[in-house]
Amino acid sequence: MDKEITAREAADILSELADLMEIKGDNRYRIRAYQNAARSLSSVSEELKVLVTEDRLMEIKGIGEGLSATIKEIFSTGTAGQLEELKRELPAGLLDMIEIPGVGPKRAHQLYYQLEISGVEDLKKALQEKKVQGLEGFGPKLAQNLREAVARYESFQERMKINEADRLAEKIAEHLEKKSELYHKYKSAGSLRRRKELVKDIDILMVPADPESDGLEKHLRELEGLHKVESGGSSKITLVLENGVKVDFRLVVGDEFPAAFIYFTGSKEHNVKLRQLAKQKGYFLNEYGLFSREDEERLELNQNNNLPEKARGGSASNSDQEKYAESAIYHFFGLDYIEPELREDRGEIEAARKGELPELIDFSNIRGDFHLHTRYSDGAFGIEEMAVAARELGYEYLAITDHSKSLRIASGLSEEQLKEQLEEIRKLQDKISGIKILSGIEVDILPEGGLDFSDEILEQLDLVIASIHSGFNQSRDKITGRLIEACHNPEVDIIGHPRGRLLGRRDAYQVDMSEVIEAAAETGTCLEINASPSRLDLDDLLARQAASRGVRLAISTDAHHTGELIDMKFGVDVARRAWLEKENVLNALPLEELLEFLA
DNA sequence: GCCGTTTTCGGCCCGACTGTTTTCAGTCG
Repeated sequence: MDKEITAREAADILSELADLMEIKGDNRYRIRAYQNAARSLSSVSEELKVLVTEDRLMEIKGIGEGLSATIKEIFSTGTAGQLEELKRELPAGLLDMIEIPGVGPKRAHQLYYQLEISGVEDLKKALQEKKVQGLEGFGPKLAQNLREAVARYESFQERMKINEADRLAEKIAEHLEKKSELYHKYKSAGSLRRRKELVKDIDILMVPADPESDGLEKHLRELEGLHKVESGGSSKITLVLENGVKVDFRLVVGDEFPAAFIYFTGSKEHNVKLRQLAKQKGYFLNEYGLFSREDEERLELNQNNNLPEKARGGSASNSDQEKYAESAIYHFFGLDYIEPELREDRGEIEAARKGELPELIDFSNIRGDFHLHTRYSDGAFGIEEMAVAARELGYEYLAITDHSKSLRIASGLSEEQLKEQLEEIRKLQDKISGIKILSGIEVDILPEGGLDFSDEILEQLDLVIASIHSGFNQSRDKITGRLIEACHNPEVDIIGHPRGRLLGRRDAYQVDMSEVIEAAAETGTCLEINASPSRLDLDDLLARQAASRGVRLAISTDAHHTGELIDMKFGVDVARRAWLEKENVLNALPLEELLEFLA
């Protein structure tokens, strides 16, 4: 189990290679081929090792002879000769530099070769010393914009967590509602609508009441927390907030809305695929509609006829009206309606063509929560309060899973305290109706392997989650081994937050998730999608990989407070992005079937 | 570099906006 390159890591290396090729000024279609290959590779569910040894890389779309060889090289050596060569030629700092809005590959190239600027720090200095202005194509305004962009980059490198983005979008919505006469409707789009775990900027699509009026822009200038209006045209307004977040407004007229909604929801890669399809059929697709290439006439799509079956089904996340609007366009291409969470060019277009899209799980399918804490360990409420709050969400069951004794920092339970808790649950169950309280534990996987409680203790409980809370710096082999061993313990039902990451604060520990997924599949152990917006662990890609190997996922909140039980919706977002159906999810089971499973 | 319900060679998505320019390149989504 030596450090082995996964498909995702190989994909990252190809992306880096593509970025450097772009700065170097390589052929743009060659660069695109590398980017396409990286994207396909990042979402394959098979192990890279298998694909390499069986020589099947070329079965992946976008990977031909050349890239197959490069990927094999990456697999066996950990890098590519081309990449090493480019790294010798171009300093690594240039990769950071193209992260700055306004600096792309061309300008990075120019800055490096003409002023020897090889990173963000150099750029900042050169801007201060006004050296940049002299370059061809660099005027005083661009220099000023770059100065501001560098300052923002330094203060705000992180993306927002999805709950933060939701809050911000709500704040903007409140501001808009104050002057509802300015627009007919608006919808948030972009990665927020696709429910990505981290969001860079807020995208809002709007049909203004009067496209000629500057009333909207004026109103937006009064938004609380606004830093400045970065750009404003007749169809786009971009705001920058004090916290560095950009808010893009896209303005369209009513009948442009469906095409604009697809365009502005993205992803970019998904849009590119759709436009390729349009082109093949003799049309072109842009944000204003679908047009014939011959006469450039806009195609009027009847939005209510001949919808594919799945588009008629209800969904909590999209109103039928919007769905119909977008559906007409998808249907024109012979595709079923594609939910926003799937629009990442990870095979959804091919599946939609074959009518093989998943029937995505929905919050209404969730019947309980398995992972929550009470005052027995580090939670803020008692068992009864958590149970009542869970019942209010319409759940059939919840499991009480406090920490085990080794986790002193979270006042983990001793064997005696666990027994007391069991007793309280029994008594409470007689008193409270309408929800089943399962007894459980989040038992620590100890640094040297093994669990914090004996099997004799664990077998008295309804449900056991095993999690790692210590030894994060151990080797990849060691941590992978601890998790695999936990899977093989018959008392363990679920592996909690399998990668141990805290978004923006702590990286995942080193672990070979492919091996853990295989162990989970073999032993019938579930893997958690931890719904806390700070974790969202497993992520969409790994959850999808796990489900494709037959592993059931448990979506749980890890709530320490009654108010956190609703975080479940963020976990469902991940599950939807992972293509999960309710059959893939443990807590979509009715109580009876769940108890059978646990037994 | 990849790919083919037109193609094994000649294509490879589309548009807005800014700042720099006198017609467009660069960047972004």
